[in-house]
Amino acid sequence: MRSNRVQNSSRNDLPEEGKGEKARERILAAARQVFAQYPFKAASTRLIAEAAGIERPLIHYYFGSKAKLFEAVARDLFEEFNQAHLSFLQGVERLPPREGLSLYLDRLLDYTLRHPEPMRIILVNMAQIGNLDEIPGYQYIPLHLEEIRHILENKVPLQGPPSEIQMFFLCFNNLMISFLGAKSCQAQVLGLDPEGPEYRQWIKDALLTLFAPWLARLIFPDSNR
Amino acid sequence: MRSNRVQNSSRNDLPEEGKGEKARERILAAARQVFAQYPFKAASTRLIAEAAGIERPLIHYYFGSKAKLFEAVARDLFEEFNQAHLSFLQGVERLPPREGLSLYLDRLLDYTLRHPEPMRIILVNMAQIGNLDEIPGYQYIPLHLEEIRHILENKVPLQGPPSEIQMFFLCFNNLMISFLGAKSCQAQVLGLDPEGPEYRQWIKDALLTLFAPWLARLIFPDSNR
DNA sequence: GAATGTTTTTACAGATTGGTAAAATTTTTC
DNA sequence: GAAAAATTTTACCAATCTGTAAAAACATTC
Repeated sequence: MRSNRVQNSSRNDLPEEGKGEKARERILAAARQVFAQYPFKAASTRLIAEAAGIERPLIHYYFGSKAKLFEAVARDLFEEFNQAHLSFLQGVERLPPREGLSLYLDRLLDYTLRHPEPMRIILVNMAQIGNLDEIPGYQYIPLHLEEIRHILENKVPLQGPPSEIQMFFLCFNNLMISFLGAKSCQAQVLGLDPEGPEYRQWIKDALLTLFAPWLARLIFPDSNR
Repeated sequence: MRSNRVQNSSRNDLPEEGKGEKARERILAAARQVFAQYPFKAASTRLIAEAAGIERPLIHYYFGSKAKLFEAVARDLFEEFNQAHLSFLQGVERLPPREGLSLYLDRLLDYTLRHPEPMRIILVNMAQIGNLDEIPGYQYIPLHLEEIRHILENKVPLQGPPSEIQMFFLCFNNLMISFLGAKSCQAQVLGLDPEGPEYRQWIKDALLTLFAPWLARLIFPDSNR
């Protein structure tokens, strides 16, 4: 009975949320915050339960285990990010490379500064991939990175070799993950306020400085010679 | 009596290591590996003791607490890296920018592939800086990043504005941390073996592609116009 | 309204954790 | 070689962890 509960993740035939569904959503939302703050092992079910305002065994009642909760969180979170990511790219391909990248960055930074969880969850957990005690939910991280790249390739007319496009993407995204996932550390090195507009501007400047020339080469491979 | 033990970290007046000093070194070496594999909280004293081949309370006898052990590990580790880093730069400033960067990268990758702990310890712990339960040893991470930048600035004649040099450095180092600290994840996205020579070459290519043009602009600010 | 299903709460359990204290053992000092 | 110091081992502890089971409470169905 309980296993059906856990697997039943489509809600499109329910007219209104029951109590169970409300509790479930509250746990998911709380877990999202806690998993974004701490690596999986340090993100205790007690912390999640407190943040959700529920009794701890409800986590197991609704999700089966902490690892399955992480999976559910990661699946939802990255799916939302993918959808949002599509919208970041609207109209970008019609602009010159630098302007296009600038617009994309504005949108991406708007989203990720309001929703820091994807970047943080990636950063705090990515190094545990490949460990013996790896949990299944971690695999959403590389899958997500690949998905984002496909979205980008489909929307922006890049002309370089696929391996170079992948390199571009991976470098770009890893810097986003580092700068947004470890804001306190980076901002401390820079002497900035991690939540301030200067730090956001710094990220944008850094990424434009680094990636705009490369993007131009990928869009117009012969015109910069 | 025990607090004197913990604080007594200079050994330059002892003719030969006693048993205690040997045990201490074994704990430090084991802790280095465990702290490089797991975030601080997940790096249990039991794991460290097992890796060191000692009984667990010896950690407290020699170091006082897990957090203090982390501090001792981080201090040693980053100091060693700083010294090694000096040698990576020998002769680099006499080469053209791309060649100099290539040589530096070869040396840096040689070192960090044999000693992955600095990058890993940074990556698995950097996002916890600024958290309420932050431990003092974490502060070695931003301090180390600043120290490395100073070493670089002293050895390589960069002409750009200090803020741009810092940006260059921070972008460069964060990518190294990501690519070396989370090898399994990155290599999975790339479809490579994380310990294979192709992945190492990929890192080098990525960093050269991204940073060689920028480095040239920082060394010869007017000659590329 | 009773029976059934769902949700929540309470209690429990084994395992693990960081740390402490005391006993045992080893080493050093005189 | 006895005493003192250093080191190691053993035993213990409170706290925390994830997870389970049962009881209680609530909601739904007929």
